[in-house]
Amino acid sequence: MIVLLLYLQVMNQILGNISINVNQKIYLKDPESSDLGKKILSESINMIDNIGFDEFTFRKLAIVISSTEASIYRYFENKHKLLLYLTSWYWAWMEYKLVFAITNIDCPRERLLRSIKLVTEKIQQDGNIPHINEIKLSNILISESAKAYMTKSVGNENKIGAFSGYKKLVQRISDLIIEINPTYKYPHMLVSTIIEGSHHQHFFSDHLPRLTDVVEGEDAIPAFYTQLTLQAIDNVQ
Amino acid sequence: MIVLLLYLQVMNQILGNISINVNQKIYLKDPESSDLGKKILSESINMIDNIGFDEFTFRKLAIVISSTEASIYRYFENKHKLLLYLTSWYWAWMEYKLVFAITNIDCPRERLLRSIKLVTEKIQQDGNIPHINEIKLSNILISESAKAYMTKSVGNENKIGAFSGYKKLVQRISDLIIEINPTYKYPHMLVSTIIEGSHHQHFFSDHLPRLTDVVEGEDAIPAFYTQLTLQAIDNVQ
DNA sequence: GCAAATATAATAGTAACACTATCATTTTTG
DNA sequence: CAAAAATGATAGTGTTACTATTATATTTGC
Repeated sequence: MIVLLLYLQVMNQILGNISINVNQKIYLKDPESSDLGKKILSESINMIDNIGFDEFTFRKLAIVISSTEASIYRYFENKHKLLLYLTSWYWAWMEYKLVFAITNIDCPRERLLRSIKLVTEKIQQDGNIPHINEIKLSNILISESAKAYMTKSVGNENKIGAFSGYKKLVQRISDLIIEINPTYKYPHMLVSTIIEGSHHQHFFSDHLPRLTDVVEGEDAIPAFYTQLTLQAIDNVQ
Repeated sequence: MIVLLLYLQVMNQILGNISINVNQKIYLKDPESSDLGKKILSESINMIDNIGFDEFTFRKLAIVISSTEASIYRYFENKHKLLLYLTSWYWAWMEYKLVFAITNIDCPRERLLRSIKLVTEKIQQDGNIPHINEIKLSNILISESAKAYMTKSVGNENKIGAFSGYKKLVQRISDLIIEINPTYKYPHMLVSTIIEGSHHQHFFSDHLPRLTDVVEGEDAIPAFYTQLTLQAIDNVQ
């Protein structure tokens, strides 16, 4: 427990000096560059977490940050682009956490295990980036991220690099798998199945429990995906 | 090949005499009960497949079926309920296909393999229900089904039974798993991971191929999930 | 075959949403 | 302190998501 707290403190201190970079083509004006921009980020995270992305509007957001719709539109073309920003931020942040979690770990299997744990377990601890609540942001990823990429505009948004953070993370973990088993045929499928799947399972455990096997007090979701992964890569047929 | 065609003919003949039942609480008036209702179903499937659910509106639908918004509202409260109807219909149809596919197959493992194949492979063949194009409907399930249940109203809709078809299908396949390995801890998680995962992989292979490992001409998606399942249930630790 | 019941069409209207435009005011910067 | 940039205030347009009303078909029971 003390080790965990120390680790989080170290993380937070380092995070205090770094910043997560999001593809410039997603926004009109960098929200990290001003107080208003940061308020847009922090309050949109609160609001989307509270009322859901469908009910969220720039008008409602303008009221709670005591600003105007027109001002918000100077940062983001529309609410969909704002969601893309939040998801990109999240994946860049996860990649950072991943690199941090496996640095100096020599054993490839241990590196993979730590990676799976990181992407499948629920975010419980907020970092120290004042305008981003990572717990709420991770809830948004669980409930709303499909709305970010399951659109007819996915091709155009992919072209401007809106999903590169997600793809980089998948690639990193796929590389770990290939390091352990160079003959494994489906590393990307396995990793994207784990990431998307664990989001679904978190959602199901809260709202459609018949679709899951989550037991109170157990870490069933990371345990299930860890087991699945090890069985997949250890048994080459 | 001839066996496949015969099978499909038999299927279609039987489907000609049955009808898929959708929970009555999802609609205001049964769309199967009138010509207008059937037109609403068939054209909404075409339109959602074409322009996506976000761009789809009752006004646009009214124009192409030469009717009015008000008339459509007599069948469905709103477009979200229509999407729930289509997804419920799909899961009921899949359950029917599942029962048909494993009837008279004695070997439990073979029953499971056929089930996995059914839920993970792409629908290629349209049935003979004139107002439902199953290929287009399955595309809608792939691209839009998350919008049906990842909402703030999921709890209420779950109460009225809007997802019971999906849950029944998951339960059926979970039962097959438990029949083969009664000690397996995560049957529901495994099945919902397979179903949601294969939808994602079909979408990714078309739009975000870096997240998958689909190879032209190979049935990578069913192969991957079949392998994953067998490894999961055969290796009890 | 006709009256009654029901379904659909036609039309209109409201509140909210998704923006865009313009201009005034405040804040920042050189 | 002047110029530039950011923000606020206000207004306006077209669309969406409905609801209401009344007229016209169509179906059904007798």
